[in-house]
Amino acid sequence: MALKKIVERQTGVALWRQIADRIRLSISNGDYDATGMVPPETALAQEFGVNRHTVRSALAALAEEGLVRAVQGRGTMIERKDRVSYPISRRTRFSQGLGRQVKDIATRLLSHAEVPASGEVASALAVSPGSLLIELRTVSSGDGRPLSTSVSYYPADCFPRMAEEYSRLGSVTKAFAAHGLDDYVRVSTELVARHADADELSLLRLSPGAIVMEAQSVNADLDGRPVEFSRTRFAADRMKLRIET
Amino acid sequence: MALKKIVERQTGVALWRQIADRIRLSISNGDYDATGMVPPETALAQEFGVNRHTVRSALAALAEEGLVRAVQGRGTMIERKDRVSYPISRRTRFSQGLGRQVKDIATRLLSHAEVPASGEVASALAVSPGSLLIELRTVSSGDGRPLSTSVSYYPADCFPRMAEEYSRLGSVTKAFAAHGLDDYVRVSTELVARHADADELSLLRLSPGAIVMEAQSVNADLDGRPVEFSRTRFAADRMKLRIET
DNA sequence: TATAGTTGTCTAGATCAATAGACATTTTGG
DNA sequence: CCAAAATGTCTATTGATCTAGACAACTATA
Repeated sequence: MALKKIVERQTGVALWRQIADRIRLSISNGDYDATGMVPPETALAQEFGVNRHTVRSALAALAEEGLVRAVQGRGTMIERKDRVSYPISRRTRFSQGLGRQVKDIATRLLSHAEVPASGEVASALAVSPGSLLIELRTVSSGDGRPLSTSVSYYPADCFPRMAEEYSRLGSVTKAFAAHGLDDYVRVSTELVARHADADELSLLRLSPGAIVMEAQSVNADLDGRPVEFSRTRFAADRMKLRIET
Repeated sequence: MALKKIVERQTGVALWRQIADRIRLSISNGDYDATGMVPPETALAQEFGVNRHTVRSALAALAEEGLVRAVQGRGTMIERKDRVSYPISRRTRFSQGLGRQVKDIATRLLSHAEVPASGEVASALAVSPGSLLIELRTVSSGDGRPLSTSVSYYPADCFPRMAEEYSRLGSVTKAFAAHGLDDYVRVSTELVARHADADELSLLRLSPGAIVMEAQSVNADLDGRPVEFSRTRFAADRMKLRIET
């Protein structure tokens, strides 16, 4: 007899959403790999101790995400189960890290601006508050699925053409090189997980209640002078982070 | 005029819970540090575009968590705003990492057992599948608040008294030392964020919909031989991870 | 070609979430 | 002491969520 998986009521999270989250997790854990299908609705309803209609709402949400596809008479098939692994190391480079896991990596520049350094960013970059920074906002996708969105800051005096070079070359590493900086290393990373806000939901095409992992990181040149501060938010159910110490 | 912060309806996540999550985030971001109080209920209701009763439900949930305390006539005071920072490096040691951030660190041993190595754990520890491992389950708290729960595996032939030594000494590092292993280093860490399951909700005293960060890590002795595989789940809204590369 | 097993659709009722308004109670400050 | 501002409590109503049951439509297979 299968353990009845408890879902909790009256918690502000609808049962169908709790169940959708659990099924999504089971899929990415490979629990259903033997058949490539989600168990029948009646079985899931019994397993979670809810009505079949409630399970159907959960599956409808997962179908909306493109994670499963229901076929009348046959069952509900799993369409996708991958979680892209992203390495964080002293030499973190976005595109290289994803490498062979996704065929098509696309990064879109959402906006760029010159802004004065606020307290937190200024201290991270070791510049005086108020000094000018280039701000870049981007979204990166793998095979058409948004994976992360990022806000990055660069000292405007050292890297005046950052926005232009980035949009021309499509890579931070190359844009740095165009300014004469050939190498840089990660000096700090702080990681937090939280619910996505409205902005992130739309940029990453997530459904409400979804989770983002937010990494605040500082990169520096080989003399230890900070050259980039960035805040990257990863769609948590599409990525895992591999930390290389 | 303050931007109206959008909360989304009919998404399976109750408005009061979305609002509670947003307020919790604002608290830990320090948005209310000037007063040490949450804005008045009527102001929040307007800000989020909902009824005051809905905001009250959100604040009641936060009060239940012990994060705020409402006082009639005065307002709703912030009781706690910390997010403990936990370092992940080549030499990660649990208690040392938390250091001065929490006065009282307590780790409780939930269970211990001898189990055969399953596929994933066996390959991480480089032992043959089915060989015996010591399994320890623990919960760690800081100042009475659960911060993380962990399942760890140790090769039984190398560390036969792991459970006894751990419960006697209260530290993995010391239990290793009692077996003659003086030093060890982190060789890999994989990080994922997801919704907490029923077990984690109760162990970490979280409310449903809460987030855990799960770190799967392997530690090895100085010859590179794996000595520990562990799966630690952190309460995401109480911790941030600082990655030292 | 039946039949069992599955998803799709509909109706009706019960429970939870959110709105709306009114007023009580407590604290703070003029 | 009074008024303003804040939280606490109550009632009523509406819409979303969940349950229950029945049956249709489709697929695979014996």
